[in-house]
Amino acid sequence: MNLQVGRAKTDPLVHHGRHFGRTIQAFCRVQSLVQNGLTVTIQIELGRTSEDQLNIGERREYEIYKQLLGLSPMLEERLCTGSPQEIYYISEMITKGSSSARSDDTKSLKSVIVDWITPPNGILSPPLQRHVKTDRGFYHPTTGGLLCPVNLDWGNTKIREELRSGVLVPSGDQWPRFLYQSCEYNPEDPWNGLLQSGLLVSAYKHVFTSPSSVDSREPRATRSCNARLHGMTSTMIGSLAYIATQVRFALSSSPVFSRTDLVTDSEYFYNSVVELLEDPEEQAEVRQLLAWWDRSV
DNA sequence: CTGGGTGCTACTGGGTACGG
DNA sequence: CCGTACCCAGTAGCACCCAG
Repeated sequence: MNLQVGRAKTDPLVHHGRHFGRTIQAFCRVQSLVQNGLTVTIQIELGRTSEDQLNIGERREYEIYKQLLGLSPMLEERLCTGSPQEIYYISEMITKGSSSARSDDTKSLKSVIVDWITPPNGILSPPLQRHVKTDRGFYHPTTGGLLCPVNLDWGNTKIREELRSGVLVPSGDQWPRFLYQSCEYNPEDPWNGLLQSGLLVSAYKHVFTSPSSVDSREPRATRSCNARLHGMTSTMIGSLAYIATQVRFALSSSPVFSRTDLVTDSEYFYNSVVELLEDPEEQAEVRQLLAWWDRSV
């Protein structure tokens, strides 16, 4: 008789899926990523193609696939020898992990972000409820200012009104002011302070080095943080884009996180950040940025 | 057009494992 | 043992479909 109480141990793939979504590719169709990855691998092994012959999109997808394989020691073998059902199951477990981590992060950032945007030793006016989002976004002077694209002037009443009423809907590639250190954007030097805001650092620490590591030098953590749990030693491009997307959503008034939602446009925003950080022409700046993050976290 | 059925996905509350 | 942070099961809520 099986006396085991409690639930069955969850598949470690779910655990890897959590890290995959947070640091490698947040909005991933794992099923097709894996299918295409396997196909390309076989084609390369047969000498029918090589990595250089893949187009930009295919090569990028293949890179992501290889990073996924790197997360779990036996994964590649399981995929190569597995039945279609097994492959389907594996993809499902990765997807499950990645979306459950995403929703956990969405949930906890939703309330703590209110603390972070409250002025030190001051109050937020009007106040915002920690678990209610309806009056965030462009309905609130603070969240509105943070979300307002850098090419628009939040101080302008007409602009403010148009953003609030939805006449003006910023797209995912118009960058909100909160991405910049101290919210200062310099059109002459667009890299200056980009992706270096305190808000981002707080959110990054919250997710990767534990919630209590955000405000105190002496973390009260009683468990290993996510970064340590997954052997993460340096800042990854995907993780920056992920955190920026989470913060952007937490500031918005949208109640439901959806990849396709036209107002929030999270997936497009995420991809725009990744695209910038992977742009070969920007690599010098990006290297500096990642080094800055490694020092700050 | 509309009411109910269906499938899907994200949110929530709570459980539990882990490190001290 | 305790407090914290990861993780999950269950369900609310949405979009879509289709018969009436």
